Amino acid sequence: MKISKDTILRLSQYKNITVKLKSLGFVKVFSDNLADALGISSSLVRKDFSMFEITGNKRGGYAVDELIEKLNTILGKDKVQNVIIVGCGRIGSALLNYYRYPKDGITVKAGFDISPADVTSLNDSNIPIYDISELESFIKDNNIKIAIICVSENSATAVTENLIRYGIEGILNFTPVLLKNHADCFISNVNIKSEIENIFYFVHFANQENIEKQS
Amino acid sequence: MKISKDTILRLSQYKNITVKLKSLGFVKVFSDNLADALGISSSLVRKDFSMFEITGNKRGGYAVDELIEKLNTILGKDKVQNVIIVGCGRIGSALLNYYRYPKDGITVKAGFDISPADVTSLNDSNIPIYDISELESFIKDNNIKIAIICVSENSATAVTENLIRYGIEGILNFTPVLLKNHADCFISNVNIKSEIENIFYFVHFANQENIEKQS
DNA sequence: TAGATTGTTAATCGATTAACAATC
DNA sequence: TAGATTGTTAATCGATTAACAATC
Repeated sequence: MKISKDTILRLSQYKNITVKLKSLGFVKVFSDNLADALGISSSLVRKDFSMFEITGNKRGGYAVDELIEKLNTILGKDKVQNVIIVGCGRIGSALLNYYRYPKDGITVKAGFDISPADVTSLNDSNIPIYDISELESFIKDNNIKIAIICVSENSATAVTENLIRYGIEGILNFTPVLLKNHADCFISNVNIKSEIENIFYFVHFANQENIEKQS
Repeated sequence: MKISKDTILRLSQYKNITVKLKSLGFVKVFSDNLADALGISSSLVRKDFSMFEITGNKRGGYAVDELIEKLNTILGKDKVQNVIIVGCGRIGSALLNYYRYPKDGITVKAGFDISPADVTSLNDSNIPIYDISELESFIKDNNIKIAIICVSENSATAVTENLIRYGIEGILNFTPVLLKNHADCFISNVNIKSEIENIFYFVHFANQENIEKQS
């Protein structure tokens, strides 16, 4: 069974929407409902579910409570997820502050920076920011597996190599450098500059043609 | 000619890499070089280029200077791109500060918030933050076409509808709400929570199986 | 010239959708 | 029961790659 990133991103959306429906008092949800919300076909919703052995009732759809629970388990939300943020400049600090209390099942244990003194003023949380030299011992002592990196373009590759060497198995990369997946580490790239350029393109050429695909 | 978001994101990466190669003194670049950097086939690089009529030399690859220029034109970097940031909480302010001076061809003209007084302390730039009530006149007076939204989940849909009504044609959405493309407005979603959940999934299940696809 | 690389076509691969039997 | 929705298979669609003639 091969699962793509797109599939997991959809599961996350199914969960978000189902949680919202629950708050609206829904007890069951149909594949058609979720399909409409995501702008995809109901076949895909059912196919996604069947890959994870999420089953429904032939006429009653999927039970909201059960669906949320199963999706949470798949997405690892049933356990506490400890992460660290490496690079606490503007973007890193924003994430640090956004997650200053555990939220959405995500706990930020620490931030790291080459110059903690310089970024401390951006830190509005109680989460400590340590010097990057403490990265290795912290990761090993606290058994950290996931890191979010927001360092400068220049240091992105070196920092990533170190993180992998120290045992990090998953990285969310906010630097402008495209990092490729590594045998021991799953990496996902969020390139804000490219996303903005993408908008520029489609706004400019919207008149003459197309428009396709969202993310 | 149908161009997908993925294609444009690749063009943006081609440009980043080529700029780096130029700084290293490269004068020409081969499709194989770019393919390696992105982890794709050289056929795809050449196909992407041919869709935009970017041509090379049968033995000399692509001229670096010319390639950068053409990619910049396609990505709209030849003109000044004015954007606004709607919602200046932690993420919005981080972007505001990150782009406090025009950078990468992106100029942030203003921020907007329901409560400018509350977020002013986060604003480290000279970019003004206005009350959200001034959104319509500002967009129209300044002919703004692109907005980055970082508002709360609750207001995301309403804010988006207003932006489209005021004439915004492209939105980069950092809220957790999945916004669907609109006939008059291209929308790209960056869902940080989903991205983190995606990492969780692949780290957990890395042992048992797969690992596939990056973004 | 021989060798290398482009530009493009055909083949492959994977993701999505349509369709429908099963069944609640 | 009749009607509606799931679960799954086959069909379709689109994106990527392989292959190779053209040619610098």
